[in-house]
Amino acid sequence: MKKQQTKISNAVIRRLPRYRRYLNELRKKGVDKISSNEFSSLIGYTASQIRQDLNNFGGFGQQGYGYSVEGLYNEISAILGLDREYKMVVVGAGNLGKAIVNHTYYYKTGFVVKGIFEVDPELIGKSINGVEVMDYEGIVEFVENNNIDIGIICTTKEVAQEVADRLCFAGVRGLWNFAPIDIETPSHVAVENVHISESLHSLAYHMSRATDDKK
Amino acid sequence: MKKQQTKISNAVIRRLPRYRRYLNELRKKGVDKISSNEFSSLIGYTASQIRQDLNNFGGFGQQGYGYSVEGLYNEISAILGLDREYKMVVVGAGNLGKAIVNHTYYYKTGFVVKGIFEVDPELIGKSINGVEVMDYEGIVEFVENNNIDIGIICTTKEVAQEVADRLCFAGVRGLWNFAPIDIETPSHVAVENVHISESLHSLAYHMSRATDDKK
DNA sequence: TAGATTGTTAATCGATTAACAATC
DNA sequence: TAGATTGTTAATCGATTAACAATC
Repeated sequence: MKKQQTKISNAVIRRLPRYRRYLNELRKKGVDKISSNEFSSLIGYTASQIRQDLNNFGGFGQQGYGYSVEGLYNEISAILGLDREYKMVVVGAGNLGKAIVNHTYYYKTGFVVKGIFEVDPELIGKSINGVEVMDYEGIVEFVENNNIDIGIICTTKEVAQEVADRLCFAGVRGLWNFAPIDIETPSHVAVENVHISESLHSLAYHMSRATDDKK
Repeated sequence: MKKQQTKISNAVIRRLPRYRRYLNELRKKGVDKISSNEFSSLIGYTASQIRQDLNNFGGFGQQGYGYSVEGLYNEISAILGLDREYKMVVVGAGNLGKAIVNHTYYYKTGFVVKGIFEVDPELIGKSINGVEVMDYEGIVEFVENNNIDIGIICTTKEVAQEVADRLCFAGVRGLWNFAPIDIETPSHVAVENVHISESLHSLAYHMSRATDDKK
């Protein structure tokens, strides 16, 4: 991370995890180096775009050689902030909440679920992949005492903003929202609204176009 | 849908579900009409962009009045292809698969899960929200016999492409992929790769920026 | 060194915003 | 009719691609 004077566009940031994912696959295959041209044909962005994107953050390559796969993977990880651990809580122990707990468990990433919160007394006290399901009433105290970084919202859209407000009050620095509503946060709390069903609608659009074209 | 001569950019298509979601909320609140200016302050796009976006598909408004909320909601639904029913199958009865079945059950949308497919004998024969879990071996026959439109991939990334190939062979017209890999399909099969964890990486990026800024 | 490939500037392309004439 | 607001063209802005000098 050498430069970073100008603001990086969101389009660039959205591409970084994809670069990282491909680099990780190469790394696991034992590939040492890659040129922007080789990477281009693999990942589907132009070589020019790849070099342009990376040079927003620094000169990670070497002229005449290319990029070190391992090195670039680590650089991008650091840029994304993935070189540290994030403590998270999940609100809502339904299937989606469970799926997320399970995912972090399965992939063993730097994102660790420390607690799950629920209002349903049936679920409180149980445990999901070794993580305790607790009463939603105690969430503020838990977030404060455990230095939780991220709140994951897996509730209905009706209570999502309320839950978000409480999590922000308790001191999280980021929210990952799966409720179908746009969560608002104070400017110091980052938020990512996922909107899974909107991607299904986009799929439906492309499917009807494909059908229309045949006529 | 009057025009549609030129190709619509993906940026526009991604905004359509969001327009629709906000219109649905207005509709439920009993709001009859909305101007592009009012809509702008609600949804956070410029009035100009809203008008520009909509006029890709037709003149849905009325000068001096605005847009009919109900009318525009229906138009956008039709553009997205949401005025019909989609039959779907889920592959993988883990937590994510369950969450999706539950979601379509809960929201009663036009997307109906007709079957769930698994390789784990422990799960085959069970039922999730009234949908039977079947042996993955029988998926091609099922898709053919039940005119399935969409395959939902909730498997590991190792088998995801293989599952995709089989679904395409069986005749689905769209794939909704949750495995962390980019699924390839023949051009007549639409595909939406979700990549949930990439949105978490983007969140991490914004969180580290916020922290850096404080320094 | 010569060849390869980056880093970076310049050119192009596309998407967003502004402006305003058309019209309800 | 006058006022409001769309539909649409023109201007601007930003992102992508192309080109090439720098350099390993």
